[in-house]
Amino acid sequence: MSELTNDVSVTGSECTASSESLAGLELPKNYDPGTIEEPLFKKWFDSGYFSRNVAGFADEQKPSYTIVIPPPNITGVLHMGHALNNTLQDILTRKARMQGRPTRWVVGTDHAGIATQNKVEQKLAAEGKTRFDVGREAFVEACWQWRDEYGSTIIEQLKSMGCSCDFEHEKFTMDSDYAAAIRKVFVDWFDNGLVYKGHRIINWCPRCTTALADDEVEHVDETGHLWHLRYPLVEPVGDIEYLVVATTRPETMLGDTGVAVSPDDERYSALIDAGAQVKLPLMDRIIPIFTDEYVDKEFGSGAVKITPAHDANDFEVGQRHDLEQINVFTEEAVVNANGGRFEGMTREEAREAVVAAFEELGLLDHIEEHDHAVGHCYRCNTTIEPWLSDQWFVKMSELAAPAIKAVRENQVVFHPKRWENIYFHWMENIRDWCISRQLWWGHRIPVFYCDTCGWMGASVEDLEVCPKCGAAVRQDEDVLDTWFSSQLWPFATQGWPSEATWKQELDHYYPTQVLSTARDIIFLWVARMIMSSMYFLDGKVPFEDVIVHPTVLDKYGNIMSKSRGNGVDPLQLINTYGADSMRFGLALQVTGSQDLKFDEEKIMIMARNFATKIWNASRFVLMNLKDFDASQACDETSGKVTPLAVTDADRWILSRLARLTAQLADGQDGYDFGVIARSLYSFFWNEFCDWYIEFSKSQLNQGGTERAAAQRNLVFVLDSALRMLHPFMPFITEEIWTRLPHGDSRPSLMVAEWPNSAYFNDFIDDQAELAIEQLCAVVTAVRATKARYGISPKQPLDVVVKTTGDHALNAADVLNSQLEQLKSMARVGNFEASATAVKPAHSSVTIQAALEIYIQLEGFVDFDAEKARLQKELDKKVGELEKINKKLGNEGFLAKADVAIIEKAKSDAAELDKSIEQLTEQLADIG
RNA sequence: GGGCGAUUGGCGCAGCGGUAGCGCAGGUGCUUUACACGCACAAGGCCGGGGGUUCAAAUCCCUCAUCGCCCACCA
Repeated sequence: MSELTNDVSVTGSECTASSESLAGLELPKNYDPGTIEEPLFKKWFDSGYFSRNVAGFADEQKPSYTIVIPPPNITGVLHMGHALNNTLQDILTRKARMQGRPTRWVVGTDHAGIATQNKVEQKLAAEGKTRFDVGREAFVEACWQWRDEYGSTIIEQLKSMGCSCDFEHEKFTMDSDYAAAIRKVFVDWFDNGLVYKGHRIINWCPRCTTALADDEVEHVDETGHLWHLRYPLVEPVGDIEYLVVATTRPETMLGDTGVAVSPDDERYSALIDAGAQVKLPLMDRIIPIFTDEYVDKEFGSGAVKITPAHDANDFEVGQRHDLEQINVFTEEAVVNANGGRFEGMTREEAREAVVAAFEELGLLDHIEEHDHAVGHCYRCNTTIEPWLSDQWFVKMSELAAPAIKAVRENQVVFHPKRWENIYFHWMENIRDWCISRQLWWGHRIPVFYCDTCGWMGASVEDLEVCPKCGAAVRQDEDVLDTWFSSQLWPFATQGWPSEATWKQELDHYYPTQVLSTARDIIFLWVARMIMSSMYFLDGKVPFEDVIVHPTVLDKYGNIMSKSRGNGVDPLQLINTYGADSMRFGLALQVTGSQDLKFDEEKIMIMARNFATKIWNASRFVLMNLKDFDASQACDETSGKVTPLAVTDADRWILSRLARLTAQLADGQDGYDFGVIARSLYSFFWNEFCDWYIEFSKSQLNQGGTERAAAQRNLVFVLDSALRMLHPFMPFITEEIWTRLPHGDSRPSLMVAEWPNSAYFNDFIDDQAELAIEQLCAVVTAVRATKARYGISPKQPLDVVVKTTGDHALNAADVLNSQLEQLKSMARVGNFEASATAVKPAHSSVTIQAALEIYIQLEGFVDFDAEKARLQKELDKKVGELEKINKKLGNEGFLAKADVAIIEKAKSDAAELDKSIEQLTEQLADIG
């Protein structure tokens, strides 16, 4: 049974749309998104359509469909990336919902540790205070207040886009149940040795005064300098009194505890053999010279100063050679007491001062320019300081292995597929993840210390006293990386780890179907979700598909950013063009390979014009239904209006519609949003509006069955098109659909059924498609001829068509039966089509596949011009024929090409032959 | 230093093995049973350069060029 007739509607099976509801037929002249969108959203929300059971319309027998939103930061405001990403998710969600699947788009926000803390600190700073002035407890309280005040901004903005998220069950990464999930994860990993504490060099942001993970550092190429500094030897070796080290960061020399050279660098072998030592200038520290494989003798001077406390490589070298680690900076990157007379200077001041001091001592060898990548904080852009400190880490290699396998085995599939390589590369070279942050806003690390007996442990519950000795314990001061909590998003939002809820939820609704995201968080977020999900949920992946959507760039191809000031505000677009247009315009640009250059002028105008087109086509349909009685035009059981094919035009549009539904059927359309949007656009505009609506005008005029059929088909095709357009343009389609007498008892298009391609399959009609193609060819030929000779479009012209194809007789019959259409669409006067027609005198000729169209032009035309045109046409055809004949003369082609291709070439050649013959004849005739 | 992507009419993009499509802009003509945010009709392209594979290449391979992204511990 087709979907159209197996209505599970709640209101029974009577025909519900009748002439009574015609009051709703009048549409205002212009589409005004501003007045329509908000009330419709409220209606959807109040009706409960956003919940998983979709107010009772979901079919529990069908597979569920779940998407989790990438939780926006509570500090976030909607930008173009969100607009695009959430458009895509909503398209998928709405389609699944219309297909009757229990559908849930999980929504919520991320507490965004650093970002939020920065905002609140800025607010305090405006009052002249720091977080230390107010203290930890009050500061965290202020963060909560900030969240209550501003945290839902972006959620409200999603609503104005029309996103059909499950807003009633909004989650937050600091909710108490979410916190429980985090504790469980941490404690489990701690107890299993996957979480450990390490004294290491980490990326330190001296402005945020916290550690950052490797992927939170953004490297920017900068032109800096390479300072070549002379380090005097304690005792000269031969006539060598000093060696030169090259550094980009001279200020760190204050913490140098060694100098390394390459083991096979002969320049320094004498020094190594002699066991020479350096007397570190300014600090007067005696430090060793040694060899290490790490050193590249080609670079700089071939000698590297080693500062174990301020460079990740030097740290490792230092460990190999057992060097002292001297930290010379405070957490704000100011020189500390270990920096001698430089104490109290900032990094920048210290650099200048150290270089000046070397120069004064005659120890500055030379300076050269040097390009290198410098790390910056991804939140505040401050230059990162590699800094030695105690931090918590997650051991990644064990977690990564199954997650790599899952993608290799297509349990998770990336779209486009090539992103998997990026994923593999990162996962296979994964490094341990620094998860502690020296912040106050976030999930505090659940590790407790007993200073009395030295016990340390992680605990799901807060501890007051030491489980070992009973003394008071203190909790770790640090909080967890925000991404530590985000990695749990797909399951912690759905009840995990509370056995009572997650067992039933997740057994049914997990894994989720799709994750749609920007590419820049594939590592930070996507990979970690896969790893944690597989670890905690018995190897289950969190989602089956990952869509990596294009990056939205400005019209010149630059990344949109605050500093460039080239961002576009989606809310502004919604105000100007409507949410539907913004959504459609963005979806239209999604192609899978290219980033999205957003040119408002080009994209939005196209989409807005399309929305207007939909509106006006619908106005036309509704205007012509005054005498339409849906109850006489519907399926008896479902009450829905069904089509009625009387003319070729009717059969044609239904056939075209059927092809569209087949293209959009499950599994066919994939995630090619741009392709789908374009198909919908061209069907609606170029087929339904440009031709069928025009055909319908004459049918409507004729009355009787033809009129009735046109009405039914207009309603049916529009109804079907609205269903397929709805996921892209939810508001305008809903507004029109609720006024259209389609007979469907569902209260909203949002919960109406998706057109089932199996039902439409019967409408496919090759004959009708061919017939209309020929009819259109005649119409176009007449219009073109009039335009060419400046004849008014209103001037009727007599037309004779000779049909020349295999189905000549039938084609002639078909054309003759379309006289009304020809009169209405092309202002044809007398008309005759036959296989034996002869060319009337003084007429223009248009050769179309299997048709010779003669248009009587006596008294209208300068025949010299027509002659020239025919000659041009003839030359073109001759050229084409030459090409094809060359192909057909090629033995390789005949031997190896597909039969169908060869047949096509042959028939093309035959047609061209005939055309050339005709054209030559016509030319002779005119001459 | 590696990897990836892009290069198609003036502009923004589709197409990805069988003789180039869309939208915008520009041209000509239109108050035609909705729509000028419209209708009709034309015009506009050796598909970045060079090589190769193939009967056949915008489409596959190699190479170069330009632009853009990502990754990388060279001081």
